[in-house]
Amino acid sequence: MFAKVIIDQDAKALDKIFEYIIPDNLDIDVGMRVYVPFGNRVLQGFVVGVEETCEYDENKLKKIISKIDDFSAIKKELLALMEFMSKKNHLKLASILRLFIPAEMREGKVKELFETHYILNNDVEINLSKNAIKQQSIVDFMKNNDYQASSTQLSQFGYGAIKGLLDKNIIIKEKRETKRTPFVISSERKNIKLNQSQIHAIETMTEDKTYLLHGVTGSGKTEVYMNLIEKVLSNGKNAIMLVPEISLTPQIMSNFKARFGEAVALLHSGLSAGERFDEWKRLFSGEARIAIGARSAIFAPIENIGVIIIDEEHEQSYISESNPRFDTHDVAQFRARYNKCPLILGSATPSIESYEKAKLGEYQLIELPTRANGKELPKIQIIDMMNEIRTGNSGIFSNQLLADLVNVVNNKKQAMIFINRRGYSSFMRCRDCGYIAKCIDCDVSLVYHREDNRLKCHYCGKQYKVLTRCPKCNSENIKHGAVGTEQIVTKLKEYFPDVKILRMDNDTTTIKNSHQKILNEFKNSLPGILVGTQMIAKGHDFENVVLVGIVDADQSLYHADYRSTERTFQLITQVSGRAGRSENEGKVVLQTYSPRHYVYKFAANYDYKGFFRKEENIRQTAQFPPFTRILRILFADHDENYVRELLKVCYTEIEKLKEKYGDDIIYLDAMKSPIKRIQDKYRYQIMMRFKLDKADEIEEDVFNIVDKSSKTSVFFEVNPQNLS
DNA sequence: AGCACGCCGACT
DNA sequence: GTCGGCGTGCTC
Repeated sequence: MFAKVIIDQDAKALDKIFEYIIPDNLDIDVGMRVYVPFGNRVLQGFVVGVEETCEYDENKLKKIISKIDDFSAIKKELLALMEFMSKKNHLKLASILRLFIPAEMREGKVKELFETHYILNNDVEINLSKNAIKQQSIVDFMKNNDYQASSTQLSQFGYGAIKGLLDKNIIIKEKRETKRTPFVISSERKNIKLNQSQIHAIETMTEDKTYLLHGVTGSGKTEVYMNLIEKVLSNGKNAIMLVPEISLTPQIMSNFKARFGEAVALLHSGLSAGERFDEWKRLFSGEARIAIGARSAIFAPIENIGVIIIDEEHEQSYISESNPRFDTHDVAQFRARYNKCPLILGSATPSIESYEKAKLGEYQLIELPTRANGKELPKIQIIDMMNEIRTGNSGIFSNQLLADLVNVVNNKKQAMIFINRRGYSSFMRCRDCGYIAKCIDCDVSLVYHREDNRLKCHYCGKQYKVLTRCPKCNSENIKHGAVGTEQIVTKLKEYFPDVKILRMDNDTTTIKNSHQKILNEFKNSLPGILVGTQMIAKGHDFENVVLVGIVDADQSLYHADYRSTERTFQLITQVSGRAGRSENEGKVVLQTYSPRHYVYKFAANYDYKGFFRKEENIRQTAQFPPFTRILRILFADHDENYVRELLKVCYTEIEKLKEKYGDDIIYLDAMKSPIKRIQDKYRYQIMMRFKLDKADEIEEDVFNIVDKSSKTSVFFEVNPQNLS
């Protein structure tokens, strides 16, 4: 018998199937990891097929050396998924397979952690001498700890005391495989009465298709998910549920733990390598039946899936932006169809792409139109910052926001100040009339680049001189740059020297658990003000927050991205949801320099459908996704000359496709990547935009051209969101 | 990705 | 004469 093997190396030249002889004494199955001779080395490989024939010259075949595990680490479904992903996203096979197993299993690093454990012996009478204080405290400790303890827990009492108890047979030593079940604050299981729309949603979403669950913030989507999962479990099936960034949504986690206990396995980036491996194994063995986690949890090693849920489906984090690049939606879709189960995409602000699909009937739309507690959504007041400037207030805060903050402080309540900041780049804006510098061809905002003091379009690469005068009103007060969280905190401290003011952004949360620390501190501060970036937008429930201030909402609006309006709408909706979650009525003050932009009108009225119709219209006219497809082809290599040559060759070939496809190719250009060098690799890219009905065909041709020309890997990204 | 093979320059 | 530079090509 012959094994088809993929070598676990991330190189384009090795991205194919190698064949090996299966020795008679080895029982090799598909999905197993094996050691194979490769050249004069021994490498790890994945068996992706076992067949009676081989294609390569049989005399040159070598034998598999041994198995790494005695089970198939990769199950059949995931092998099929590998095929799918390699076609769809044009990824290397090995790099896909690596997504399917935890990092600790690679490189033969499989280690199961055994820890010495001690159990209190029930059969022996405990009769300690008065002097044995340490021993007595160990016994007390263990009585309070389910009659057992780990060696780490006991180490604080000193080994002498442990030894004493062991000798007297009062405690028993045991080697135990430690499952490092990640710690989750558990919460009480609440019995929540479901409303009519929730019941309808639960009863409807059972078929082998994709549902878009559109529910306003606070409409009780989580409760719907839990009921669906409960139903699936009782039918003997398993579930996957994805959340955008698990460390930011702790209470979702604790709710699930409270409801499903040990059946839940968590997979997310905050876990240590060991914890991740343990959770993976619990899923693999069937001990855990619900996989909950961020993007990577979609690769959970479970079979017989009864439902897949993507919560906050519009979130960017579902699209992998580093290699291998893929969209979680596609993977989820594949697994749902493979298991013939429902896929549920939930959001208060669905992505335009998804809502469009619902409109076309590809997804079934299910709505939760009201808040579960019957409360009104907080009022959103739009403040025209241009008007503030005209009336002599050129500060960060509008008079209205300041007045409201004073109110909050006087009433000993809490406020959140949200600043919309993405990345370091910024756009150029006239401080007098609000004009924003845009690209002539692309109608997206230009991004200021400090290195060469120029404005650049991230879509077509065109460069512009920095403006010194506003082309619209001729003012010289046209500047680039954005307000940061630090600046806001400093200003707030001037106004409210006695109030607790906390800051939360990327800079303040690099240390582990600092999130939780800041949030806890905020919880106990009355009055208190929390200043932060998108991080504070998600899922926190602070009952004393009565005011949300959005400073400079325009930041994401004019980001150089066709999705920036959509993102602004999503952010406003999400941030607004933080205010007035309990009896306290909430209010949102939204400051903008472009008060007449349509996004604010729709957002202030919580009118998603109105916004969708408008945005859909604009995308259609401007020929942007979901009505077209954007393809970014990224070339990166240490050798700059090589990349440039490669870019040139590919570009020339791709350009010829224009003859074949004509107007179906809307846009094509080659350029340096906005960030020219990353990890000492020079980056160049080709950007393409083409019509949807020919998209797959064009993509296929492009893949072939690039494959033929390049000896190193080239990365493809569909509808990229971050062009660095 | 590694590693061998191979064909040219300045060194014990 | 040989040590070693890194270009090219191969790995079932």
